[in-house]
Amino acid sequence: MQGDAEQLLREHGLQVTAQRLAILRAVSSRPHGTADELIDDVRAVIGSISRQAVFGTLNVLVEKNLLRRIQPAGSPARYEDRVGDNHHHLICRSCGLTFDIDCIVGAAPCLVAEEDHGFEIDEAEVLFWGRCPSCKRTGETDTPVG
Amino acid sequence: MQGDAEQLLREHGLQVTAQRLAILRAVSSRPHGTADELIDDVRAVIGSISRQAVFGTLNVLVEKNLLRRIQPAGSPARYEDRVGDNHHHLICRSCGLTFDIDCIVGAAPCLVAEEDHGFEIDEAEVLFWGRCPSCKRTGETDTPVG
DNA sequence: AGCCAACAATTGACTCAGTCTAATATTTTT
DNA sequence: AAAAATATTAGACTGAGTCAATTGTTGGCT
Ligand SMILES: [Mn+2]
Ligand SMILES: [Mn+2]
Ligand SMILES: [Zn+2]
Ligand SMILES: [Zn+2]
Repeated sequence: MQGDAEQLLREHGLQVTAQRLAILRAVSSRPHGTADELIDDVRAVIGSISRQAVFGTLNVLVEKNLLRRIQPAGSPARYEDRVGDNHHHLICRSCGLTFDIDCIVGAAPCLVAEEDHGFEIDEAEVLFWGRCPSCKRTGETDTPVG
Repeated sequence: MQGDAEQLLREHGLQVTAQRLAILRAVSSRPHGTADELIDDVRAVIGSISRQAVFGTLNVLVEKNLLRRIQPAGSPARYEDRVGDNHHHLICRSCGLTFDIDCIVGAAPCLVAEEDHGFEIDEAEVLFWGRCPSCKRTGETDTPVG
């Protein structure tokens, strides 16, 4: 999802703005970052941006499938530019540290439910929960950080 | 998790109150209900209860493992009294309708990540996402309801 | 039965993450 | 360069939940 971000935006019928470019770059250099983390990153680069511009842009980019949003329990939403595959996530219950886990199957839905209750299932989302090496060491308690 | 709720509370070192009993019964008769739904249910039965009492009780019951909390993206937390197994969930993207999906393996974590990054993984949470029969029919758009 | 300490419920303010709206500014088309 | 389309901003607002102080209830112990 790197390369010509400008191109990418245009291809999806979006206007090219400094804010959007900066947001794309921020997501790319901080995978699984929260909106607030990304706001800080973007401000460090382009000086200033409104909260709403960031939320709005993240929304439109997710909608256009240029970004993916994950919403793990106890955390604000996180964003990544690794889209179009069906990877999963490994999350530390204490500090929220998040890793990508490659899907063994590849395509979604990568697991089948025994009983589908008539649903049209399009995804099997898998979240591996645990404790990261550093939180294990320090005996950190369960207070996931945003 | 039915039977003598009073007993159950005592066994876990919790005082028995009308509120707690009513909340337990409400969760049991509305699996995967949200806090606000449960508040309504409880009020219909015992007349009145504070929001805080419900949130507080749900918290302590989850902590003591008498209830389980699930937090699907785009929905407030949901509660159920089916604990101690490792079942999964099937959720409608449009209306939030939620079903239990039995785990094929049984014990958690029921899936192994290819790379564990040194984590101590205790759970593999699986959420099957899709569209329920009724939302399929009416072509409902993706606006999960609380 | 009555007392008391521990525990629970209520109230109301507050937080966090995010949305809505109207006004302004920037991009893109013509 | 002007107009139309789209994006950004500021600020009020919402939903879901928490925090802290006060009041009320429960249950163990004389
Ligand atoms: Mn990822
Ligand atoms: Mn369930
Ligand atoms: Zn950690
Ligand atoms: Zn549905």
